[in-house]
Amino acid sequence: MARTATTSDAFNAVAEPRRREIIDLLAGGERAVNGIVAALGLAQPQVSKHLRVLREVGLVAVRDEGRQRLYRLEGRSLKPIHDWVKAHERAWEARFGALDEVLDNLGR
Amino acid sequence: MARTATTSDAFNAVAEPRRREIIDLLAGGERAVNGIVAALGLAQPQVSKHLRVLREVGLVAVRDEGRQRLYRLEGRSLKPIHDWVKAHERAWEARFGALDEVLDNLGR
DNA sequence: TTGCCATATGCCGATATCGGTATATGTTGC
DNA sequence: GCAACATATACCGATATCGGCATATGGCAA
Repeated sequence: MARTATTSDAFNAVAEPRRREIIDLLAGGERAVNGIVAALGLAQPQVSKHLRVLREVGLVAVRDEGRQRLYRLEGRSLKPIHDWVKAHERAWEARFGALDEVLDNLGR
Repeated sequence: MARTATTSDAFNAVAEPRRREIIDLLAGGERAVNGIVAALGLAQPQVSKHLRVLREVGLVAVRDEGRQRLYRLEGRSLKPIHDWVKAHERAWEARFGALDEVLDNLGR
């Protein structure tokens, strides 16, 4: 058993920085593979592989147009991540920190 | 070059489901290692290893008390993930979806 | 058909992972 | 000091990864 496959869920797919860059780029609108290659300065096969992973977890969708393949962001698949992280939001919001509680008590 | 180390950032650390479970558990308050082992039904060495990873990216902090080591959530380190995902929030909010725009236009 | 462009896949080497088992380190109490 | 407990680390085998390079697939145009 090794690490969980990157294609197993959005959490794993998004752990890779380049894939996050691709998502950031696609947030601006549909792009052909070559467009991504040019914009991010990555090698074409690498981009295709990353797109495959993103496709398998539903983070992007494809549309054929002539000899190009236009990829677009399918943001819904980011929601599980958002929900999980948000569930812990209070953990970093100062007002709920242990220190602040102490300070609040002192100032009361 | 292989996959990025799990200790490189919170994104990678959190890609592992068991580590997310540990975080979920610690959200309820400080716990000793054995407490985590008991609560999650994992092997003790595995838990220690996961905690090491979480510590290295700053997601948890430790406090020694006698022969126990009490771990607590350090939620601040989740913020980068939250911020990144949130930046793409509109991508899954229906109001901004392409289909909904079409429907809005039809109903107008 | 032939050739060019756009993209996908295959194979490689190197590496970090993850679970399991055994063992080391450190603490408390007798 | 010694035993019991709590936790960390070491080593192992299996595996999926990631980048690089070569090559296959598919569309289009002359």
